[in-house]
Amino acid sequence: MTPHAVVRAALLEAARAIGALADDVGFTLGPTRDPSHGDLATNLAMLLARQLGRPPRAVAAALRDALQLPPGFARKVEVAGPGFLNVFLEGEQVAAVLPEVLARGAAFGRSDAARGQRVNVEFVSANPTGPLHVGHGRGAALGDAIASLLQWTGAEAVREFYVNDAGVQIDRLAQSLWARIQQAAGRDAAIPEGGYQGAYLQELAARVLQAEGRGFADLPPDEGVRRCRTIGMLSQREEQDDDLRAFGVRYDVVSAESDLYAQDRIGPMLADLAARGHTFEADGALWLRTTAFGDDKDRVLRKSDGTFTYFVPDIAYHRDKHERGFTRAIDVWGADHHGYVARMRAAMRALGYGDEFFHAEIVQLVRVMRGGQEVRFSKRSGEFVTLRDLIDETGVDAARYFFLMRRGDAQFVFDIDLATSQTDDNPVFYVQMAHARLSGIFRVAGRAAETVAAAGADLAALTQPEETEMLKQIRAFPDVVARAAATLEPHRVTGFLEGLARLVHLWYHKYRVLGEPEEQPRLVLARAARQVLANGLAVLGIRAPERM
RNA sequence: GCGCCAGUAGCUCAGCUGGAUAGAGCGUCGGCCUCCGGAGCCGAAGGUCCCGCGUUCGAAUCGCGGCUGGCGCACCA
Repeated sequence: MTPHAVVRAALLEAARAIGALADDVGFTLGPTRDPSHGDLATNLAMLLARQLGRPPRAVAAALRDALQLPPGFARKVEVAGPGFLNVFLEGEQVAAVLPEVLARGAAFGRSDAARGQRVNVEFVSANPTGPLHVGHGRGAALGDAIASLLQWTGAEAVREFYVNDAGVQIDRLAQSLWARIQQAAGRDAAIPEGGYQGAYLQELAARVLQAEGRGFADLPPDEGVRRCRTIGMLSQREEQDDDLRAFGVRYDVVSAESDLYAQDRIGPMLADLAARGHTFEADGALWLRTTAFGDDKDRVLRKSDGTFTYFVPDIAYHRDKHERGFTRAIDVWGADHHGYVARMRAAMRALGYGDEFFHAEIVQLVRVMRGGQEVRFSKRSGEFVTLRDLIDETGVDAARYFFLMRRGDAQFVFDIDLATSQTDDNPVFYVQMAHARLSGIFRVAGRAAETVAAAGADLAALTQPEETEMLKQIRAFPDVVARAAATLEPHRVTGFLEGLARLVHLWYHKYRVLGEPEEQPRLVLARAARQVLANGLAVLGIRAPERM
């Protein structure tokens, strides 16, 4: 039982003793920011003040008097501020987290807060028409980390990529590639309106001619474009997969829009909506009455020319996720798609799904800075900075960390100079260095960290303020992970890691471990802090190096 | 015009299911420095939390109104 659980139970008991009901007031009991406020603080008295009709501080004093904690558990309990109750634990209680960290090792921080959830996390899902850009990288880092966080809290999470391989964008890719092949064969040909201008198609055109022979350019245009469709799409998919692999992302499932047609997922979906009475015909088109479910205007499903809008396969795809048994479908979308959220949510409601099922996580665009200047163009893509360019320049760890250290819905400036800097200004370096530094202690000691045991070490000797703070920070890790998972906000973990790394660096500079009287307990602390740094980085898919 | 998101230190941003004196890094200023691995360490200054009204014992946090910025408002994808 953690100190937190002991105090919580004692508070509930004390509330009953003074004639109050504390079970439903939602009081907080947590670590304090200021050490002078003790180790654990609760706002319970202030919440009970109204119920009891007494001033908060009087309630707090009554609670304190009624509070029964085990002997030797707390140094003191005091009433503070407007009515907080601050608990000062005995040193061995504060240090009690250390044996727990050592015992659980790489699993410390895992919980079952989200057990039972089956979550589909769909991210990147770029059209197979060109290289991935930095915005996709941000979506990839975020989607991957969200899936990981959910798994750390006991949920089942599937990472999924959706390929739009049936729309007009693919036609444009095919026509653009065909035009590049014609150009490569020395003929006049223009990239069609709305086509893809990037240099990558010139390179691909040259490769195609090399592989298929010069005669490929002499094919009848119909057949040439048809073959370019397949060739272009497959090659772009392959490149995207390579980039994502290089970025450390592993997908469990890749779904294709074309399969929705091939496997007849469209008709039954439309029949379902019609049976529920949410579709209607007007102006020669078939509409979905999304306004009945919170959208601004009704949306067309089948255009008057008989073809479907993009909305139709998308609804069918999400219905498919539901039928595959997922309890939640989280989509990571670029900000340019945020106007699409309301109608998709409306469609999910129209299908009778609860609002907990569908969630769109919007990722704002990324700007890239280098040398104080915005980097706008990539040689390869012709228009944007590619994910590959970024990885080549900063490395995977820095790129992932930077994408994750800000909320997804905040605009973000990626500073390449900072990300590649080997100094403490660089948060990735700072956090990884903390891990490497602690590893260095064991290296110098000539023993593996895993051989350091808590048993027999006098953990109550860890009394320095920095040590107490480290213990509190380590204790908080499982809650940080759970909160980050619940809110889908990985940046809470980077913030936590920077806080712990800062304490580690402060402690390391101020105290020695080896050869000191406190060597044993400090080795235990170092091992635990190192473990928690490694676990936090693991959640985010970032390496924890032994040395820098 | 309507909708979504954001507005916190000079800069980049945390903090937002309401809690104590609003935090971090960078930058600035001052001091220190050969230590288990670093261009390192210590300290200081710096804020109308966009504005106003409201709810509350208590508001950066919740509600309403306004201002500013980004994005979106197709029988496009």
